[in-house]
Amino acid sequence: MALRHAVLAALLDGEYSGYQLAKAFDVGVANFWHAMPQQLYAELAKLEREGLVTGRQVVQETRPNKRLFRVSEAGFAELEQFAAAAAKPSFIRDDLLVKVQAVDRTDAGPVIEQLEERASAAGARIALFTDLLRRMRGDMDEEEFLRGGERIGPYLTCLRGLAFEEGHRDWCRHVADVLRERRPAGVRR
Amino acid sequence: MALRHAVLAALLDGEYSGYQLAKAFDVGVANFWHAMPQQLYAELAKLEREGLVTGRQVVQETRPNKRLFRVSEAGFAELEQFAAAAAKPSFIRDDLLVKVQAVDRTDAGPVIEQLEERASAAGARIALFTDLLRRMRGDMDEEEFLRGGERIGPYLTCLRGLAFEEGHRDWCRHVADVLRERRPAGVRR
DNA sequence: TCTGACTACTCACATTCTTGAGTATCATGC
DNA sequence: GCATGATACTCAAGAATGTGAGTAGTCAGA
Repeated sequence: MALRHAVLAALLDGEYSGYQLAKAFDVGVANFWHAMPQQLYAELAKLEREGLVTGRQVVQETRPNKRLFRVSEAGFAELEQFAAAAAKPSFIRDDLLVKVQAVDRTDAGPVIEQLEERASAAGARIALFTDLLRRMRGDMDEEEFLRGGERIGPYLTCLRGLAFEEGHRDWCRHVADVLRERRPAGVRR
Repeated sequence: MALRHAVLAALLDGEYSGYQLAKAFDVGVANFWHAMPQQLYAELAKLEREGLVTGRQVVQETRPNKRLFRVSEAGFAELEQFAAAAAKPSFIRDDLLVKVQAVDRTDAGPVIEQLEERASAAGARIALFTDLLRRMRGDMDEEEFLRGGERIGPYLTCLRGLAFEEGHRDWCRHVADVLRERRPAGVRR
């Protein structure tokens, strides 16, 4: 029962179709949850059956029809309850960290490559988030926006996403450097 | 097939029983993977059936007997292959972030409390990791250890864990401050 | 005119993770 | 002398997640 609240939280900013939601889950929402489209469609159907969201059909001419969803009163109540309940602790779960843990006993070459890929992927997300944050706060500066802005939830989670990606990028670079320096000069691949 | 590699990586440092492994997964190993004891016992059994680890019975007098496991040759080969394969991207998944995303539409009180709990839990882990790192590098300084140390994998993942917890703690504190300042002076709980 | 990408969604299966309960012995402290 | 907690592990059921394939129309560019 965790994806359901992520979906409700994502739907707070307006109506979305399953498809649009899937897009959102690829960018901003990925800061706090990640899911594949199929999961989202299934969850939306479930939420609708339980009355936590309401959907309406939108007929389109040049494109397939779509269904837009919004959070219902019951949905808001559910979110309220969720926010008040104790949160489970969060954990990192990352293949790449497992590889680094074992790197003393495996070939470091491919791991170094993956660290570099990760670092540059993190860099791309950093640029994206920086931009997103700028757009969210408009012409205010950050302090002013956080004091008086209307919708600061997404801004705050995006800040965490940004910091996470920065930490991740820096760590990846550092580890790649360390591993490269430890390899005997002749060893490549 | 992800827990299996985390278990193999955790077993690199010596022989462990399922019970000991569960302990390890509560502290250091939690930097890169998290699992409950039952999962570990199940995974160890599976790894043994497939020949990736070998177990041996240790008879104890004052305590229940235990089975200690070590990584087999086939296990090392499996890890090698895993390290060379492409890593999946990693994602944050955190209840508390979902709550913050929705905080404009819910009562901020309980969320602030949870943020503070998290911040102090993160503080405890920071102390633990700082200490762990110190013990791992012994009397060397960090740079020296990373250049010449024998087993730097766990050190590097612990560095990531430390940075993650620091980022998490700072973010929790900052968000709690922001939310507290936005609440009308009279509103408590 | 064909190719590939985008919109929009569905079905089915497999794996993984979580939850809750249970067994049994020993050591520690009140 | 009794409760608590540590060691050491098992079983079962269900919820959550991930994987892979498929449908079907539109649009832009080579």
